[in-house]
Amino acid sequence: MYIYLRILGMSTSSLYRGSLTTILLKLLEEHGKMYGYEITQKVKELTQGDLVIKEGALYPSLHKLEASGFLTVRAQRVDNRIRKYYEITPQGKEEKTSRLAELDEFLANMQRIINPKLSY
Amino acid sequence: MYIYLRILGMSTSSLYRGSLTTILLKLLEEHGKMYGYEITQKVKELTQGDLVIKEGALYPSLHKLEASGFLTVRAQRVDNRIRKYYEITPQGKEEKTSRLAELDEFLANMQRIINPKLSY
DNA sequence: TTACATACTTAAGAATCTTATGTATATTTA
DNA sequence: TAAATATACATAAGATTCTTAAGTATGTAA
Repeated sequence: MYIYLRILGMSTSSLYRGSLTTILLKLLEEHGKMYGYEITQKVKELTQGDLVIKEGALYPSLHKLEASGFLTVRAQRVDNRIRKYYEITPQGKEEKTSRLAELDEFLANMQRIINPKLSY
Repeated sequence: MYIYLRILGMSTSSLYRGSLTTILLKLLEEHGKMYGYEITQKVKELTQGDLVIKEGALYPSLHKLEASGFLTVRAQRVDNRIRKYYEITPQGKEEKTSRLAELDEFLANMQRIINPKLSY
């Protein structure tokens, strides 16, 4: 019998809703090809364990991005296990750019609401 | 027959998902009592029309915050129309503080992912 | 008098996530 | 060596949070 203690955070926040696609496109543009599990570990590392991407969100997202033409996939056997390496397409890079612009807009708007003193 | 042209933005982004509660609590703490319609106009003004809070999202959210004890409500007739003024409670202020902390964490984490050069 | 603005409500459906379950192999630990 | 954990992917069921849409009602401007 195991009891897990959640000391802090662990993406309890619903603010991450809608940001996964942006994160995936940006990571894949930054790091070249990556596979799903690798992405979860990279995000955990970058956020010091604060943001944990669940498989139930990750894999359907990757499939959708691929179906949209934003990613290509290539299966590869490593250590007798299958990895699916994803790579961003030119279309995906365009999408990434517009997603990042949306993120900037979102941040600016939140600042305007939360911190109206500094009129961004 | 009318055709509406959406020139730019209008919160097409799914990034706002999950941020409404934070926005409501912050605005009500900042401006004292406000009513629903007033909130939509205030947000539109602060974001220069970029973020439009829909009634279908706003009113259920206000009801939920009230049911949670974060807001109190008082109906008032003005110009022969009903307005429901909402006010933040001490509990609501606590919730606001923790929501803003979550927002800060979210922003920091997004920076770590999007802009890993600057290790925040 | 028709449209638009103000003001609130709520149901149906969509999008995006969590939880849970399943499959399979490799490695570490008790 | 058996059990637990880590690696690696998939997907269905349910939850949350939103959009769309329809409804009610009054006031004002075109």
